[in-house]
Amino acid sequence: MSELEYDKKSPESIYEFALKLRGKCLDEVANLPPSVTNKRNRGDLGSLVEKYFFKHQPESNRGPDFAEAGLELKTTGVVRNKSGSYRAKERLVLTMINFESLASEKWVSSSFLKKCAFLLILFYQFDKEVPVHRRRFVLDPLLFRIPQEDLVIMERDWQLIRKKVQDGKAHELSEGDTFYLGACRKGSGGEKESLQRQPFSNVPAKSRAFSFKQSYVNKLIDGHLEGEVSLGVSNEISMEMATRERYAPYIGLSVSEISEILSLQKKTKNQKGFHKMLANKILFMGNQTLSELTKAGIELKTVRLRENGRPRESMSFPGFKTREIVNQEWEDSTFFERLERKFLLIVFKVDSNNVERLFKVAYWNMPYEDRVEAQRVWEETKKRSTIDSRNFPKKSESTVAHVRPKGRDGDDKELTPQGNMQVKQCFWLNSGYIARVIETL
DNA sequence: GCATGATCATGC
DNA sequence: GCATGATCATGC
Repeated sequence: MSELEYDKKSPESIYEFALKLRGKCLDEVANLPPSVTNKRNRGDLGSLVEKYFFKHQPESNRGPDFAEAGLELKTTGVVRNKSGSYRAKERLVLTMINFESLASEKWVSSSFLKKCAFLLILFYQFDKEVPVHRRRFVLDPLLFRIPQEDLVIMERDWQLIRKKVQDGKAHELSEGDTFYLGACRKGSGGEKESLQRQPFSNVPAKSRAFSFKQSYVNKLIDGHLEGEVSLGVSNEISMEMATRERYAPYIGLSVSEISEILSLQKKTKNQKGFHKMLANKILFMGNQTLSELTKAGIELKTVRLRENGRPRESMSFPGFKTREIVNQEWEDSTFFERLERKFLLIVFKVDSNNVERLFKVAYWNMPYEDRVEAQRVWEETKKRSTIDSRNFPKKSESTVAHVRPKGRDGDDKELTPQGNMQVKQCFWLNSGYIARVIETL
């Protein structure tokens, strides 16, 4: 048997080797026997890649495919939408759910975490007309460790699935139960769908598997692309490192010291957006690609804390037109689109000597349940737009978001559905909410 | 010090 | 000229 061209114990080495698949299909990089190439299009591309490309045979199905590296290999289909960007063809199935053992597992030692916490994901272009071994791998492979903030959501999802099994309701499981981690049906499909025993009920339940929901896979793809666009590297971790490195020399310096170094002086005493200009200049210096990246959908926001750690201000978002919002759906709204983004928070803080300094730089994205609350505020705003555009959700009405004016001046007005002219409005994230976010960074 | 209303400075 | 991110101003 020939030597492997990579080190099975090293995730990096496996990843490097996987790079050979970029832009290729399995047919072009591996010798496939006729039994594979003769098949029209069905078959599990994942196992084929593992067997014929990696020449690897997992010892067991219980742990990750590459046991010594702790790395699970996955292939998943993507398609291009009208605007040309890649979207997940479907959910990414991770591992079968064993109802018997799940019921007695703990999250931290769960078989799910053991198998799936660290993944190498290969994306191929899906086309039902093309046999699996001819489907082309697009995007870079993604070496992905589920980030802590996502694990929080996934644990909740996992607990909910487990609870249903413990309650003898495995047959009632639904993908809609959960946020990131779905219990999807997995069996032979069709009429003779495979049924399984469940420990706390005599009702047979459909076989199910843990999966990343389609929307979560899309999130992965988006984060992945941001990384590629910016640095030609392939994972979010590198992206974060690059940003951190860029800001690191300035952390702890005062605003005036930073503006000195960057030769960027305030033109007037009250120059709005000056901190943002500083933040931008640090990020863009010497590297145009990083600026491209922020345009690609990262939301750079500055937060200025008082000495007591409270933000001076709430965080504003683009304005909306009352006459448009009344005919809009949440998921088509600008506010929704912005809140789904990854934020790069540049935090300044006033110290005990009353000197404002660069305090912290961190990526953040809004947790699901907070987006649900933001949606509630948005829906309420939509409703009130049709009834009385003078009365929008105030800060006191939500822990997350509110609506307030945003105009050039008192004459910057728009026509409301009620037919009167009113100063333009926009959505804000509450300063109190921002304070809590900063604490968790 | 905070909630709310009002507006500034910038870049495209 | 206008949208945008951010900040100022006021009143309690």
